[in-house]
Amino acid sequence: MKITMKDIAKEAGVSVTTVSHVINGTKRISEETYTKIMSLVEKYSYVPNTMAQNLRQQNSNMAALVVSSFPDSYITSIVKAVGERARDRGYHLLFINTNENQKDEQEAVTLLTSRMIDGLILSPTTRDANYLQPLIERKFPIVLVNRYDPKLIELPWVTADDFQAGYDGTYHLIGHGHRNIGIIYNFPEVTTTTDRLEGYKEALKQSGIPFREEYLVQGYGSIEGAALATEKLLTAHKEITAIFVLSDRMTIGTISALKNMSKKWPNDIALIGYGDFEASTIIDPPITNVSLPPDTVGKTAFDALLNRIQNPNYNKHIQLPTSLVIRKSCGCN
Amino acid sequence: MKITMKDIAKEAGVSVTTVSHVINGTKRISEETYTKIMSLVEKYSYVPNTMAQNLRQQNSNMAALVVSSFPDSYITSIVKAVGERARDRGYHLLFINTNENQKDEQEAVTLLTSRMIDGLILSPTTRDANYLQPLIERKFPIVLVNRYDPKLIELPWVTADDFQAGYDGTYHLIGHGHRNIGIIYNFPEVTTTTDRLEGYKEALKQSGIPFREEYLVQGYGSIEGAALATEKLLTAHKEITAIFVLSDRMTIGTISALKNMSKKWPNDIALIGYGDFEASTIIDPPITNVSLPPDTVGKTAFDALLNRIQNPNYNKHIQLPTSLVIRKSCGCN
DNA sequence: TTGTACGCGTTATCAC
DNA sequence: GTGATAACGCGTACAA
Repeated sequence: MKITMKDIAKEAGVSVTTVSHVINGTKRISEETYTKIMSLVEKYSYVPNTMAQNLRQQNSNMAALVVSSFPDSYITSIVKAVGERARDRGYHLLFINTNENQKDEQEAVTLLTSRMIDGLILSPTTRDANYLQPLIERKFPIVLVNRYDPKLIELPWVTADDFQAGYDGTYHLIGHGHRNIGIIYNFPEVTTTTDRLEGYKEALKQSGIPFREEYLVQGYGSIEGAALATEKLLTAHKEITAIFVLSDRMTIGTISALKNMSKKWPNDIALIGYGDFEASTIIDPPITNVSLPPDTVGKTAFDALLNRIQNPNYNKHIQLPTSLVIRKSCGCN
Repeated sequence: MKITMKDIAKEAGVSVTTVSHVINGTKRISEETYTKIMSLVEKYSYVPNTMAQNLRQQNSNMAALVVSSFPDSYITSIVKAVGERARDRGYHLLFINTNENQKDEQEAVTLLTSRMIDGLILSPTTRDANYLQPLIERKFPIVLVNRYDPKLIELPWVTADDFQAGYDGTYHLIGHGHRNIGIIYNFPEVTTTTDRLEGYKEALKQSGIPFREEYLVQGYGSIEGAALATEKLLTAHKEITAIFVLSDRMTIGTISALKNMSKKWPNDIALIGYGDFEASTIIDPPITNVSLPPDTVGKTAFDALLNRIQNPNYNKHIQLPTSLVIRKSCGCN
């Protein structure tokens, strides 16, 4: 049985208006009716219908986060950070995972943006995000996180400085004397891949090392994919002495492949990962990572969304600086 | 600018009723008006207001998952599995994380259950879940997952057979000759702890080993907490030769502590974890786990919720059997 | 201090 | 085939 204000009002012998005022504290009400109503609210544990409230008030105090590359531990941390920030700011956060599936993503976004939420943080899937155009025109508040789409310049975004990340990791490996450096990436069309690859190329170029397309292998963001990719890479190119792996889960896959092939890191193959999965430190030798605290990403992203909600013209493109967390897998000690 | 059916209707020179029928295909409409309306829908990329629809139809085809121990990798996998199952069943799934914070959890549940969703899957926090009583009385569909609350017998739940899990892990260690077995648990009041401890005690008892309260240490579900707990445990009780760690993240902490103390596993300390974090296999030596595929948990939980939605009297208490994934940290090889 | 009346955007019923 | 009209549950200007 669904209790509504009408029911409360009837039983209390007052109008719905009065009930509404009591519940929202929006006007002075006599002590007597106040307690009468509150006791009924208690008795039936009445809770206002959120849908009706939102419909009436034209906002919901809810934001949403739609992410496609879940559950990567790095993304998971971002999800957590965004959630906490949202709570601190008085928002409820809904989270939807779309498994790199363009269709699911579109459905989720459509559902959420049909007046259900006040704003959206989106980590888009690999393919084109043109379906966002109508939302952009409608000025629906959206912020891209982690990945961005250069075609959607009208949207603010918060990402890592992936160019720098690619450059730093590569540069560090070159510093250890490596000249044949393999890359395991997840998907070719996302900026977390393309930008880091640009950085990789730049670092090579500055050191006079020729770029070789064959050193780039797709790991599909999964453990198995990366393991396969690593094996393929090392079998085909025995001259490779270092690998830069662009995500946490893939790093696990690469390590697993190295173990299978009885290769030691960093001596046989030097290793740098991207991200910061919790097991990094207890793997032996521990893994050096290019990293950006997911906390920072999440908080910044939510704040950007708030800005966009309050000001439809807010359109900053934020690239947060990454840093190298040096452990041992790169050859340092 | 928010476009509504009224706007479309006005510009098309028809009534809202007609627009509604066109959009929902709920009646025959003349070719002419049909195309006229559809082109306007296209032009303004009109999308119906979900809130209004839900308000009117009294259901939403949305379910929610509220979880408190995020981001544990095991929970993360459950989250993913529930999401996939929901999608397969034609539901949208909202996810909210509450960080073991009772107040946040209650707020989230209240928000969601105030007519926004059709059903809820909940992994409750440690403290009492009495605030659920009103929802239970109202027959709001709720299923508990991972953890349950023995006082809430009226709710269905889907968990691991935690007693068996505790028994199996302990029994296996005893089989390797260990008699002084430490336990790192996350929180004392949850069934994932209490039930496993019961299993632990039973295994000890059957082997004639006295139970010692001092061997139980709280790790707070975190890496740091478990590291501290492990150090404390091993310093205070040098006779301990094996540790059973009850969650993925804490296993990482325990390993980190062992490394700090220069203890080797399984030789100095045998190790069994609970869960199945992805790095288990690449840690050296790899970690033996008591485990239950999170996929199974997630899918079962969502199906249970569907049952509960369709039949308010559905009230199965499902305990899924766990299994021992033997690697090397326990002493096997 | 309390109540009346209307509207938020939709869908369902029933007429024409 | 199309259109009034009411209703979903709530908030609020306005009146009493």
